[in-house]
Amino acid sequence: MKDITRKLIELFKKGYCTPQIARIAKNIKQPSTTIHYNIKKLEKEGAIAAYKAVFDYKKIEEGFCTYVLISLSPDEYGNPERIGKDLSKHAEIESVDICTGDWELVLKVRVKDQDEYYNFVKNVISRKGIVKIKSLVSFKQLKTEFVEL
Amino acid sequence: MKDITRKLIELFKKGYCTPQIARIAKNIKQPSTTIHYNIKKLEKEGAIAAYKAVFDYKKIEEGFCTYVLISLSPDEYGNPERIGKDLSKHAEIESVDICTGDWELVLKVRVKDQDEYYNFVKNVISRKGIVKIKSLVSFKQLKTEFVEL
DNA sequence: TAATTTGATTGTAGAATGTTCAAATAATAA
DNA sequence: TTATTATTTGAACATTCTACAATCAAATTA
Repeated sequence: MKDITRKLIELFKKGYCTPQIARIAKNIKQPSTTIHYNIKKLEKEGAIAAYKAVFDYKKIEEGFCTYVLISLSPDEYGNPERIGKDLSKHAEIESVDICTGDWELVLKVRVKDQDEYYNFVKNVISRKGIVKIKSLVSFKQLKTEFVEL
Repeated sequence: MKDITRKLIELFKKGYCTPQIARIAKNIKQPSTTIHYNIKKLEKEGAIAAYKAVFDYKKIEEGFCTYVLISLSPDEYGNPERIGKDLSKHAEIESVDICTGDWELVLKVRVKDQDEYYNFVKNVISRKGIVKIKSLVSFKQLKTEFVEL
């Protein structure tokens, strides 16, 4: 048996989907060619970054979700992008924001469970330049990526 | 001129997309019927909540992004779901999480600018049951919804 | 105002893609 | 082992997408 499921999830996380032009056309009662034209325009303008899937993360072994607030050391303070871009490469991280206030970086992280999260903090987050971390652990997700669960 | 763009954005925020089976089939070198079968299985299991678009939010008038940390009053403390579910209905809110620790609710909010955010806080967030709010304003987004920008 | 240019909408038709079905194969349980 | 269930696959069919050209609308210029 081939484990296609895992590959599908990886692909769907970032893309490999496409608009349903015919269904949109029915919904807003316009010819599909008109819909097509307007979608291509949005894409050309760069307004659309990707078409992707949203998961019920509990069902794909990523049920443990946290917000990680990060405070940078004075020498990294002026350049949060370096660390931020590096963190962005990690598959466990859903989002990376450079913020104002007490916390320079805000991450949203998804892993399987507490054990995996411990390893994630140890291996990925703990590094030179990061002086303070606060984790807000999500008990329950009511809405994600604009999709109500 | 019909403002189809706005309607498209609303539809794409929550769905109206679909997997690209043929492209996936090429990518992982399997027959498209096998891909089709495995996707339907994931959908039946409820592992996939939606197929949707990710935007460059600056280009669709939603460039002002914040994380809102909310602390509930003692009488609402035991029932964060009520307020959480109610907040989930608002289109400006990307995600709602019920969390541990100092803050019972964590929101991710997207609006056009600071003025709109002020109105949002005034009209949506400020309500009975919410006693403390902290906003972390995103200067720059490096990654959203698993998509690097 | 009229002429011109540019952008948006739409129908047609062919290409590409998704989906159903049945058969074959593999995994699991009895 | 045999029976049962789950997965893979190809062929045929159905649906959808998309390139193209024509039309229409809006904005610009003369």
